[in-house]
This record gives sequence, C-alpha cells and structure tokens, in this order.
Amino acid sequence: MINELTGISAAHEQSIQKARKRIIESIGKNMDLYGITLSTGLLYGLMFFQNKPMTLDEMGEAMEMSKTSMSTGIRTLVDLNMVNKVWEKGSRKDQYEVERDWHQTFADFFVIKWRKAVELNLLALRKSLSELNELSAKHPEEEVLQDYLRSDIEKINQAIAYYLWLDRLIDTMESGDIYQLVPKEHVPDKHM
Amino acid sequence: MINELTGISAAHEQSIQKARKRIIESIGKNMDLYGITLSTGLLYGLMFFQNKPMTLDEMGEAMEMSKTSMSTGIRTLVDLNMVNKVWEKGSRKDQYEVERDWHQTFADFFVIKWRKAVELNLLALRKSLSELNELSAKHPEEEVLQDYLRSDIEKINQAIAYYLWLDRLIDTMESGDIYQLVPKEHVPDKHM
DNA sequence: CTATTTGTACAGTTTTTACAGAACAAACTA
DNA sequence: TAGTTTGTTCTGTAAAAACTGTACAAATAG
Repeated sequence: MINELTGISAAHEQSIQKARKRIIESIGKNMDLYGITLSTGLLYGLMFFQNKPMTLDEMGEAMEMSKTSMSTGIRTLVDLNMVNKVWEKGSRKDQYEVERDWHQTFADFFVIKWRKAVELNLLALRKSLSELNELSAKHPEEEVLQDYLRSDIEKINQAIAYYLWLDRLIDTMESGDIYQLVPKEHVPDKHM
Repeated sequence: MINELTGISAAHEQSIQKARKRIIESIGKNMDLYGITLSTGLLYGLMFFQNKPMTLDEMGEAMEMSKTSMSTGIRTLVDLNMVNKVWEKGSRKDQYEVERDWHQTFADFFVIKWRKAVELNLLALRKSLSELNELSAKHPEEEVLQDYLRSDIEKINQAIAYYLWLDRLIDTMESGDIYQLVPKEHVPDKHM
C-alpha cells in the first residue's frame, strides 16, 4: 500500500489528495519548460508531497506505471538535480527524494542545460567565424565576396556577444550573485 | 531561386554555406530549450542569415518543406517574438525577419512562457493552500490530521515563496534591470 | 558459491507529434 | 464583381517519442 495518509477519515484524506492533485498537475504540466515530459512531471509532483524517500517500486505502484518508466523518469530528474538519490541503510533498493531548494533547482537547470547550449553554440560560431575571416583575408579585392563576409561576420560577432552575456548570467546563478539583484526574500520598495 | 549568394565563385559560396550550416545546425538543435522543434529551429537559423525578410514560399523552397509547415513553424517563432512580421509595400505576401536583439528574445521567452507557468502554479498553490487552511481550522483537535496539514502547508508556502522570487526575476528581465547585474558589454574585474 | 533481488538495456507496441495535401476563407487585383 | 493569390484549417499519414515486458548484468544475502 502506497498511501501514507493513514489515521484520518476517508473524507479528510480525500480533501488532502484533492488539494495535492491540483498542485501536482499544475506543476507537472509546466515542467515542460524544463524539457520534462508530463508523466515525469507528475512523478516529480508525487514525490514532492512525499515525506520520505521513495523506491522505484513504490513510484510504479503509485503512478500505476511500469518500473522501467519510473527508472527512466527518475534518471531525467536526477540528471537535472531535481531529485537526489539517498542511501537508506538496511535497504537494497535505491531511494529517491526531491531537492527541496527550488532556487537551486532553477539555477542548476541553467548551469546544466543552458550552459551546455552556450558552449556548443559558441564553438560553432567561433569555428565559422575563423573560417570566414580566413576567406576574407585571402581575397581582399573581391568586393562582392567581402560584402557577404562582412554581413555574416557582423551577425556572428553579435551572436557571440550575446552568448558571452548569457554565460555571465549563468555565472551569477551558479555563484549566487543573482540573489544580490533579486533577493530570495522580498524587500519591499521604500516609499516616501 | 532562393540562393542570395550571387556574384561569387561556387567555391566561395560553398565555403560560406558551410560556415553558415554549422551555426544553423548548432543553434537549431539547442533551441529545444525554448521548446522549439528541430525543423523550426533550422528555419530560424536560415532566416538568421538572410538579409531581407522572407515569405512562406521562399522558406518552403529553401527548407524543402511544405508551406503549411512553414506557416506553423513561423507562428511558433512569432509567438515567442523571435521573428517579426514586417510589412513590405507592393507585396501581398506576408514577410518575416528574425528579431536581431537576442537579449530581448531571451527576456521575452521568460516574460511569455515562464511568467505564464508561474501564474498557473501560484493559482493552484494558493487555492490548495486555502482549502487546507480551511480544513485545518475546522478540525483543530485532530492531531494526526494537523500533522499532515502542517507538512503540506509548509511545502506549499515554500513553493509560493520560490515562485514569487521567480516572478521578481522575470520582472528584472522585463524592465531591463537584469543588465545592472549583468551588463550587455562585459566589464572586466578591477585588479589591484 | 549460489540464490535472489534490483536496476537498466533492449525490443516491440502504443501514443503522440510532425508533416503534407486538399479545401476553404480572406484579401487583393483587374 | 469576378478571378487570383495567400495563409490557415482540417484530415490523413509518416515519423518520433513514450511506455511496457522481457532479458540480463550487477549487487546483495544466505
């Protein structure tokens, strides 16, 4: 039996489950922003309200899905640092629990996914930039070619500048400097 | 004919296309972070290197895809403010060009997509919170129930605090205050 | 060492999504 | 107004992704 809400009336349990379900479904849906599928999002929501770590078997039973699917879903969540594997003594089964610091989860998403994209795009941009610069140096007299090259090189340089900015933004998330600009606790404006 | 690289040798044209292709494919792939499909990402990359607005027919020819697909792809990009519809006089066809300010594109993505998610999640959280508070007030004597409620309410309050923070972060992107923390132009550290 | 148990890789199936072609409605043209 | 042109909706199909059950390898227990 999965249900951990024991010792209260069925009506009360239902009320709590209804309240949880609303949240789980909303969060689960919107986790597509993290590139996470709905069912994995729902799994995350389920674990969010759990007060102890869960095993794959428990998840499968609660989600009415195969353990295989739980395994792949959990891997996605672990890769994003949204869920942590915990070591429970006396159990052979792997146990998982959600990361409670959502600010950290948000930051990690950028550090993991967006940083990777920035690096790959910068790599491509710089390689192409170097090729085009080389081509330009080889044929300084060909005006039409130079026009094309100038245009592309300008675009590439702007793109590089943007990715460097994005890289610095991600730095502030990794270092925590972002909280200087936007504190975790809201500081109200001073009014005269 | 789509190719706008005329007046240069085939070899030079090929060099430029190769350099572009590397960038287009890298950017196209990584646009999945925006929830954008690969082919739409490639369409965006194509338009990025175009120096004039494109029509749906031109896109279809260049991408070797149907105009229908171009239409849906473009709508996705327009909805995200990544591409703008421009009004070219003397032409009946709709024309589109990429938004060149990528900082703005990035900010718009948060303002459009993440803000929506924040709002929906806050709505669900607050509604459930209110239900649970009500339930708690109705049965102050039931200790087991109160334990469950305390736990859920605590989690919900933490989630709300997080989303309020995220909302303020999005505010800084919308207002431009984010550039105070991370300037568009890199300001190197001062060293002694 | 042998028996289980556990998690994952793999292969097949189902479901979802992307895409194309036809049909249509709106807008422009003559 | 009638005749085109253009973009999108709708429907069917192809491709991709999610999901399941089996098989297997690694780890633990006896």
